[in-house]
Amino acid sequence: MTDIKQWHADKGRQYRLKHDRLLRVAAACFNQKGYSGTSLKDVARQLELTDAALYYYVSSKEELVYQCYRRAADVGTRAMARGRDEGVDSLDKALRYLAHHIEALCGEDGPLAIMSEIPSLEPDHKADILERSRAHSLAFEALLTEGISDGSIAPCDVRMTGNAIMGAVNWIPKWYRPGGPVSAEQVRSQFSTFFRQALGAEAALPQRLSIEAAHRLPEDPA
Amino acid sequence: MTDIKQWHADKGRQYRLKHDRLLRVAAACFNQKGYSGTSLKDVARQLELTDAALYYYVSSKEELVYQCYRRAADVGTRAMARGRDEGVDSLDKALRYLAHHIEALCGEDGPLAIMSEIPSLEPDHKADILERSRAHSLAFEALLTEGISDGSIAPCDVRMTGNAIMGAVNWIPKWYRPGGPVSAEQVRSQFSTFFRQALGAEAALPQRLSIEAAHRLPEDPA
DNA sequence: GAAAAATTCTAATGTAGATTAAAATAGTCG
DNA sequence: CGACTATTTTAATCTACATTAGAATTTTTC
Repeated sequence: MTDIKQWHADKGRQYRLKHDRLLRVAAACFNQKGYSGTSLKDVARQLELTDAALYYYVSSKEELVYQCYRRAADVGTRAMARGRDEGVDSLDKALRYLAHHIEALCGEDGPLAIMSEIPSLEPDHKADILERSRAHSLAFEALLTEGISDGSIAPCDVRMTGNAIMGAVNWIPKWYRPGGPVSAEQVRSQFSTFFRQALGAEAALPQRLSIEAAHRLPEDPA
Repeated sequence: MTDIKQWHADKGRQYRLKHDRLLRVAAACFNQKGYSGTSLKDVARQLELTDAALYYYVSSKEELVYQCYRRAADVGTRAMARGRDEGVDSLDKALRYLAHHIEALCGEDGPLAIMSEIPSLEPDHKADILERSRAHSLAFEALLTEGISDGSIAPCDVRMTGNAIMGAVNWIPKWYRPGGPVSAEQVRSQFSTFFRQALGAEAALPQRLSIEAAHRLPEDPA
């Protein structure tokens, strides 16, 4: 009995691992070669498979894209949850969320697909992704609103400010290359100070006093 | 002689106007329906033409994309030039540049295509676009460096700060819709205050004192 | 009004690349 | 080993566009 379960679990594990790898490789391809520029054969080659083999994991190229996007959305949501959990005030929560999200974009979890082809998703998939995106944006705007209330964030148009910041983050995969001239660590720390200055009600000036502080991560112990 | 020149000019004018319209319509399609989601027939339909007719203006879909991107790059460059001309200190130049760029993205000139498919451009075209993008980024970073020197901009990592800001701007077409809930004017003014707070060495706090000021444009007379 | 140029259309053609069917291989377990 | 499942391959097929050729139409000019 336990054996059988074990067997199923292992089976599933193998499958899930390969499936996950597929999504990562596909995301990398889409980001690097563009959507129209990547054929299933390209993705398959990197997995040392045949294009046809991909259909064991995915029913169509459209679904592959959808799952890549969904994975990206999930990672963002997770980063948001962690930020909320760990932060003390709202500004801190927001900054931690952003740091986590950037870490995910640039780090091991990555690459996450840039959502350039949402419009050509199937209606159901498109609706799902759009809903997740919207929820995510709203969550971030809520954080900003809270921050304005508790005084940690300077008053601003939360909608536009949210758009600006999410844009800055979502654009990262456009220029960031793992192993490139700038490290993930640099991105995270510099973006953190940028966002702190952009959002902070008071912290901006004190923060600028210390170069050290600028290189310290939000979640690092003091 | 003047007649002949006039004739040629008019000829060229008509052609150029339609060609320009083609680029605008195509950019709108690419942004709204995604690259793979827009066929030449789609573009043609909005121009009340047949798909085949587009080949009178463009030699291929690839070239259409290239020209859309090139046009977007040119608009950015022009905005940069205007910003440099009009601004008093470097921060002012940067903010004016950004305002002009946003105006172009959201206003009459727009829509400008989001460059999601650079990788699938022909080598020559790709190189050209990448070079323009790089030059543009460098110009903006130079502005930041100058601003740090003259004291109008708070010290920062110009590379990362540039990436963040350009990302925020480049992402605008993702969510902005002409005639939608938020006006171009709102985008411009709110982004301006956001960027001022993010970049400004001293101006951030004074700026926040007045709601009025937040809604005033950089180039508006005091 | 007719010649010439510019612009658009109709009707094929071509092809890359997604998708499928069925067979082959590899892995698991009693 | 031998049945059974999971995974991958080979070899077609299928189709949505992009693209082209040539004719038709509109516009310009004298």
